Amino acid sequence: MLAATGVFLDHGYGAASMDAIAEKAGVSKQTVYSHFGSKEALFGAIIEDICDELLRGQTQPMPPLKPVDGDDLERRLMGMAERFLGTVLTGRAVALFRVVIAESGRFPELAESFYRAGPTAAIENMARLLRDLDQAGTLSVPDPVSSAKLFFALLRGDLYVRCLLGLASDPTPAERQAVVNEAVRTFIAAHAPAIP
Amino acid sequence: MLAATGVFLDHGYGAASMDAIAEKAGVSKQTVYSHFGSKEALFGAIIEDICDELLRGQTQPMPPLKPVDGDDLERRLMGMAERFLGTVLTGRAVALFRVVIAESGRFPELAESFYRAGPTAAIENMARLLRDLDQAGTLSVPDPVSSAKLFFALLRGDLYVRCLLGLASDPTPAERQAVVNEAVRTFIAAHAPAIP
DNA sequence: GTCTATAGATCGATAGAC
DNA sequence: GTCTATCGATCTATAGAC
Repeated sequence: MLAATGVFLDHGYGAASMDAIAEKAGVSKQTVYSHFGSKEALFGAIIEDICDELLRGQTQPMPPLKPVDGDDLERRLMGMAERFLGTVLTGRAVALFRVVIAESGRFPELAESFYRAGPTAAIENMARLLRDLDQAGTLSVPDPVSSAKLFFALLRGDLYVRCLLGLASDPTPAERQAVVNEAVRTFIAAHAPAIP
Repeated sequence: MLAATGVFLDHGYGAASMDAIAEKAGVSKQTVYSHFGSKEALFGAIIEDICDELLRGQTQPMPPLKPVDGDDLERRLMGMAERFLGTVLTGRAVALFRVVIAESGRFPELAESFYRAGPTAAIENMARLLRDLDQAGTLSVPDPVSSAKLFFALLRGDLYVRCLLGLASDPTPAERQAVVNEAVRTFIAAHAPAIP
């Protein structure tokens, strides 16, 4: 299972052969078929597994920063941003996204479950935080879901595109931090509460 | 060549067979090999061709809106945004991006030339506009290239992700407009010039 | 359950007639 | 140049011995 994960993520569905998977797992090909039935079933199980693994850390609530105002607001948003990028810019997450995109035609239901487990969950979680910040008057967020989507869009910038294209891999914390800073600054500027 | 384009965009490199390409082109397989030599060469030629086709409209300068201030600024940015999304959310552009991402491991030089012809060119073009707006005092843009990247990141939001995953296809002008409006509003808020 | 061996289909690429 | 026919490799999946 771990071997299959590596082969699928490295080569994609089509180029990953059951022979290569069996060899890397140190077992026979027939054993793989006994366990998973078919290549499609194995692929589906693998993808769902990595989704769970990667997105487990994204949905658990952040440690609360008690009073949220001024610098604390910035720190809070930066914390969310860092956690997101810390997962999403990983070689593993990039490879997963690549494969899911590439095979979305052949496995539409897989793309759908990926979207639900990943982006949707992250958006809803972020929207909850934004709703709280809006009610506290710290930010002005009339549409939390829409603003949450915007928040993540700001983080999926040029660095992310270059990672998807294989032109950058495993960015340094400094590179990530630069993206985080600009995104948070922009987000706050666009959601500053009206001066009373 | 046109037939090959469709097959490669629809199925990706691996799943596109030379038999299918030859059949769709209405010629024999040998004829395809006579013209292009190998599958890799044909693929490379195809991809470069679609890149040129899609990105031709992105780099040509926008029709100038003479005095840029107030609503004109908004219109100008919205024009850039609409042109970008009008191309990038197309089924054809999405399919191209999908294939380039999927095969970036096997064809790294193709991913690089795609990035240069596409994102880089668009960023540089946008950065030029932002530099002008900054010098005119209409916007405050200390780092035009960085802000240009941010501008496009705002446009590659949730709708774009859903298109990449095949969960949305060929969004309506209304859907695009909503993205444009929010992106431009956010961008302007984050680059408002200091009140003198 | 796990192995070896192989069936059956398809792939990229080529040979050779016309 | 364009065709048909085919080679050799590789793929998924299965059969059958242990």
